[in-house]
Amino acid sequence: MPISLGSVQLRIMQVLWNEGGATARRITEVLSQQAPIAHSTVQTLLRKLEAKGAVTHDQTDRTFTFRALVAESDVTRSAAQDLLSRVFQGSITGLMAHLLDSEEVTPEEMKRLRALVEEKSKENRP
Amino acid sequence: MPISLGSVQLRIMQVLWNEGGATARRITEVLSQQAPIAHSTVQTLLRKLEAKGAVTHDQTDRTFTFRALVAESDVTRSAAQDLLSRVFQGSITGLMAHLLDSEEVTPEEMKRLRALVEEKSKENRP
DNA sequence: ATTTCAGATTTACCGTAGTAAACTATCTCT
DNA sequence: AGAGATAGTTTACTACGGTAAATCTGAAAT
Repeated sequence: MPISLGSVQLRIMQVLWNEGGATARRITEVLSQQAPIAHSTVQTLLRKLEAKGAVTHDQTDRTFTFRALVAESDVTRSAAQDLLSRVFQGSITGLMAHLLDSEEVTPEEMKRLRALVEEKSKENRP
Repeated sequence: MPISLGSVQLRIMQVLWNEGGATARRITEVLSQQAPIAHSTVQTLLRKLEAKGAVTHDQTDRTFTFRALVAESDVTRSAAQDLLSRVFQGSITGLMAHLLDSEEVTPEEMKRLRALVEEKSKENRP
């Protein structure tokens, strides 16, 4: 069962992935930098994340420190696969075409991307 | 406001995009090929889609024929952008790396993809 | 004409995400 | 000891997606 996260849940997870572990308070602070969010909202979502096995917590004194139980790569991979299959019927090229058309892609990014594709290209047929 | 669709709603839209227009009955038939779905479910979702301006319908006799009001490219583009920004912080390379790692990519697909990237690469810096 | 069929509409759930106030317990500072 | 801050818990509500039965309504068939 592919763990699926809402958008705020994802942002909470991203804080945990970045920082290794964090208190609810810390997460509230980080998320509030983008848009204000009530501390109790963060706590509620942490509870829900814990209920579905995405995070756990250790306790010191009265404070919980949460950490991720699922790997970032698992979540991002399944999100990407989901989009690919649902929206683009599995066509990576189709997905890429859309992105390259609609996003501003810096020359740097373009270079990295080309290198990546070349790399993988060789890999499959050495 | 970027029109956002649920997964079944998207599949309904895909039928409309493919066929230009379709009755609820027709949509039920197509969707049921993958997994059974009640006709009334399809009708409910068509209603919700119409409520948010994604589709409209013409009537002949007692039967509605629905057609899409939003373009496939708009929906797919915004879905791709959404994933890119939310999950991959805008890094197309990051997204691609995940896909190329986790998906089985046929040599054909790889070739098309390479061609696409080369093309775009030149385009930006002729 | 009465039944049956096939549309569409109404009504009703459930689950999940997000939102957050209200409440309880504890700790700390004066 | 009392006041205030802080942590976590309970409770509550909204919105949306999905699910589908029940119902209404007009057309077709016998």
